[in-house]
Amino acid sequence: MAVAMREANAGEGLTERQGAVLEQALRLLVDGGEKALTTAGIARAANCSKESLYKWFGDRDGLISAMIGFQASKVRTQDVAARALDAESLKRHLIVFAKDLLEVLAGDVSLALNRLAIGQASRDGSKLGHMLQERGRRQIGRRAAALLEAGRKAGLLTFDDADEAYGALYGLIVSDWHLKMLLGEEAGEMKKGFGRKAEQAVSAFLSLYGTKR
Amino acid sequence: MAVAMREANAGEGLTERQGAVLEQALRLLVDGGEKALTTAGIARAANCSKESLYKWFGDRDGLISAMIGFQASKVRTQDVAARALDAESLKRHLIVFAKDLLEVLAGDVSLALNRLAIGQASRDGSKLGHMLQERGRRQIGRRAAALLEAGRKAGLLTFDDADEAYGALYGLIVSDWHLKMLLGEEAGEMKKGFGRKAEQAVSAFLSLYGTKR
DNA sequence: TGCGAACCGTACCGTACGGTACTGATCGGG
DNA sequence: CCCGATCAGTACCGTACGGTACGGTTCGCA
Repeated sequence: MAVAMREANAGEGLTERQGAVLEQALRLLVDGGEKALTTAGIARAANCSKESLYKWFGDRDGLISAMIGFQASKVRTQDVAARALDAESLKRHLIVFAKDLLEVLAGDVSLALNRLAIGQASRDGSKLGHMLQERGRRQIGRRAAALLEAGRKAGLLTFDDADEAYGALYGLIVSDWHLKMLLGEEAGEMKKGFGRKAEQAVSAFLSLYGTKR
Repeated sequence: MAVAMREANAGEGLTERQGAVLEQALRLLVDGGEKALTTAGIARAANCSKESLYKWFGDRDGLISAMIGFQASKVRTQDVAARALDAESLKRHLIVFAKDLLEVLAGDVSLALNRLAIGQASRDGSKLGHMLQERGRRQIGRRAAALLEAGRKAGLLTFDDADEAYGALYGLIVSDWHLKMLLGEEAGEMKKGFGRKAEQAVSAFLSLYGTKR
């Protein structure tokens, strides 16, 4: 077999050619929605043949799964080593987290993939939904959990159930913005309100779960 | 013209026959997702002809719009006359609101219609999305706004921006449950946690926006 | 230089869907 | 008892998509 895969891309077993194809597929999806995500369209946009698509990804579902995996592999969440945490730096970290979360959720590709997975949730037994949840959500959830745990260890936060606290933080940050964007509300003008929104949410969260001073 | 419409159904200009057809269409959508929502399938399920479907609703989009309007017209939110509000009754009302909100969002038809609208958000300029927002969301939003305003008038709540307060309430109640359900997470086992979830959210909301005692 | 693998481009096939046209049955009013 | 309207059922048409097959080309390798 000599060299099974020539160039490993982003932790997946993908040729960089295949990565480029997935990139084009994501572009098509972002620009035109699921309707535009046809095998012929992808082949045309990526200058490859349909035959290659089926050889590499099996079928259309496999290709979509590969798209989700590919995109997830590109968005790596860096865990901020949260040592020497005081009230001020905790708040700063939380605000950064909130802004990042809003930015991620408002991203073109994220919205398009979520729309795709939601649209197929009834047909495929929510396979894509679970994949999106596992590969995307879990990552940022872990980052938040680490941050909250560090705050608790430092005596800055008090909570019994970490999941409950994270749920409150998430809800305060996101509210119904994500759904509105998924439904097609123009995300452009929303984005400029992210900073204020993030600070408000973190303030509220801290007055709920912060230790009194 | 004598009798233009024989029986007005739920405030829409719909024959009850047409309402029955929309009912069947909703059932198909709930059971099989968007893929199952074909004109031939609807005609078969409702024992009517495709020709009648096109005569009544124009085209497939018109039929889907009619489905949304039909469903929205069935879910009327009763405004609780919030007079004589004290701290206890406000909390009770808020908890009832929270439970209702979670129940509505977890409903079969609501999830199916939201999935449909989200899936088409990229194709149709989010026409369905806006419709869903206007006909569904706004209703329950107004109910919450009235409740919050009554609480403020009674000196039980303090906030400057009602929308901000409502956003916090909504986020605390819903968190990421709605998205998880849209993505296909099994809603059955979730529902039994709604009561506790609602009470926690309202408690948090009151400790944020309630007047100190 | 010759061979084989990978691959692009395209043509092709079966199917399924949106939308239209036609036929026959039912039913209310004159 | 007949007329016109409505509608169910079905056949039909054009299109578009998923998936497959084939000819021609490039490229690595012996």
